[in-house]
Amino acid sequence: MPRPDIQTSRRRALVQAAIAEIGKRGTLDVTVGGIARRAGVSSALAHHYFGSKDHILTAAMRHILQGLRAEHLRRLRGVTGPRERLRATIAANFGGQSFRREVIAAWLAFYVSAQHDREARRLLRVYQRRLRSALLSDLRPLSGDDAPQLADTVAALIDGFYIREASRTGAADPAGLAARIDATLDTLLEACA
Amino acid sequence: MPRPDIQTSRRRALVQAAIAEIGKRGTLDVTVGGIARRAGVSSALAHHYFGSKDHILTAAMRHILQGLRAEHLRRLRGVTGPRERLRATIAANFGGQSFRREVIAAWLAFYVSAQHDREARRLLRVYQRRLRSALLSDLRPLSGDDAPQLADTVAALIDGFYIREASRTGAADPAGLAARIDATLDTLLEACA
DNA sequence: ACGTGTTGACTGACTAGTCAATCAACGCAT
DNA sequence: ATGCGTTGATTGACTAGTCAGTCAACACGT
Repeated sequence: MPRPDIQTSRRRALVQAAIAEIGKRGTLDVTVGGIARRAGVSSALAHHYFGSKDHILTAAMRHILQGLRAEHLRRLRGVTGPRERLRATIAANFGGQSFRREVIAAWLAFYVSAQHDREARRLLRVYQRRLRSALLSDLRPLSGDDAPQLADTVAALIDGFYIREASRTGAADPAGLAARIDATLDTLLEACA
Repeated sequence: MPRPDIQTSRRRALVQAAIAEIGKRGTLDVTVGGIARRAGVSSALAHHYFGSKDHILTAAMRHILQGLRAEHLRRLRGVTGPRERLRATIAANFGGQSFRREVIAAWLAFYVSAQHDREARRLLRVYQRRLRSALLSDLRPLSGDDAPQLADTVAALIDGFYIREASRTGAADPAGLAARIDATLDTLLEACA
């Protein structure tokens, strides 16, 4: 008989432990043993649930992506008009759980493994496509033919501020970064009109 | 009798092998043995010259940074006027040897290790400060008080397009990316005036 | 003979993944 | 309710392999 409550709670604990471990020890030094220890179980159990180290890390990234998506939908709720929706899309990347130190470290690790791991690359594509299409659909009514280029620019700004945050020390100001992108977008949109 | 010619040629070969190895195998799977094999020497020799794996990788990054700086100075030569200099600064990041696949992979690895390795972090800071000050000094005469924010935005765009390139497949268009940033900067500068 | 350059062989540490064996919960027949 | 069998959860011990770094010895020009 499967005990789904235990299964999901263990999986969840291991995934969160994996993210924390990436944040603390750095991608290169993450071990299955370390993740399992942090989750309070044996390394054998981690293998029992996930099969391999890669699967754990992929699951961690999937979890982060789900959180980002949830944050996006939450901020979109009740918002009307393309400009407001764009604001929400940008803000989603810098709010909630998405901009914590360890999550940013996981993103970096994600980009690294996407260079050689198929599943990681697939996941990354999903995120990029989702962001791009969200930006595009709201940029088109505002900027017409310039929408694709603007979408690329905004996406690059988001990723750029993300990666720069990874090398910072001290406290971040996520809301400020979102506001900066927003102001830049304002200027670029005015120039289009 | 020391033979500095051999020393430097070995060091150079090992550093280039390290960059190639990062590009091919991905950061996580880079080994001293692999680097040494690619350079045509034994792993013991790599340790003889660099002392440790970290030192090899740091040296590789220092080499990339030097190349970027050289490219920057080259493009600055004979250029006058802040706007032209800004164009050169941006273009330097997307031209020459700086935008090859393996170099971008090395940048990613660099950002990763900067999170926990002091020397890597120090090097990254040097690059960031250098870029920021180059941008600032040319932006100030064009945009006055908005210069700091514009500098951050341009820097984020550069890093953003870099990291997005890392997850791409197929051929890149570095000149196109530089032109895109340049056009964006044009718009932002007009709005300042 | 001397010293620099170079290596193969070795080690100690560590890791992912496996496996047989225990443990704990639940269904079910009585 | 009680005992039993089944099944999932969990682990410690183990395997097999890898890697960074060391060291004593060799090559060879001077």
